[in-house]
Amino acid sequence: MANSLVVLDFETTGLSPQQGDRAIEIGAVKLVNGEVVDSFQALMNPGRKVSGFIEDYTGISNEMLASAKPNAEVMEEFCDFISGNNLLAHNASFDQKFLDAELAKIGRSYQGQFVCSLLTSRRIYQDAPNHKLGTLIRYKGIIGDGSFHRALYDAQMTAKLWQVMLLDIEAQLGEALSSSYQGVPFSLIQKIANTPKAKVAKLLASY
DNA sequence: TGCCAGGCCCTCTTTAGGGCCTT
Repeated sequence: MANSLVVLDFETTGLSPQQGDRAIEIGAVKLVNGEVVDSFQALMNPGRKVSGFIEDYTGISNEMLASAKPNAEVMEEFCDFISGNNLLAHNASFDQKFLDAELAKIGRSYQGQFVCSLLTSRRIYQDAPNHKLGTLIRYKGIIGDGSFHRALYDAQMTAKLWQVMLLDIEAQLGEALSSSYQGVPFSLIQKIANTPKAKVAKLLASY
């Protein structure tokens, strides 16, 4: 699909699938030409209790998970949802490793490439106090109800941040944009995210 | 029982260490 992107966020039992941690919620929004056209949200039952820390951190209780669909069923549906799209997450390496781990358990895979709003923001917003999602939302004056650490809300906020970041990148590109311009190319975003911070200004100036 | 990640990025770097991010 042309110029489409799925912004996703996992809530999990911990930090490392290699240490046995599992996903407990997935939230995502689909952007086409920068506009939200669809969303996905589901709790999933990982088959074991989550810690009190995770219950407090996410607001997702063991009681809520007890009645949720199992991970395999949810991830089958989510794999269909992301099919054919590139993917975006805040600190994408985290969400990518859980996506990879959960899909490996059901023998599914995806073709899209990840881009990371955290790495991009470190280059575009070098004056931000820090690059936590909540901080960047406040830094850019984005309106929200503050329900961080739930998957759909975090995905929605990441999508809003992404929309603002694209506008800010476009503003820096300025007159380099042609009349046939249809949005910041995904390849340019990847290049920005992989360029050393000190060289980003030069990259944008030369585009 | 006790312990627990890992990629990115900066710097007092590269024969390394530590903070930032994600749950």
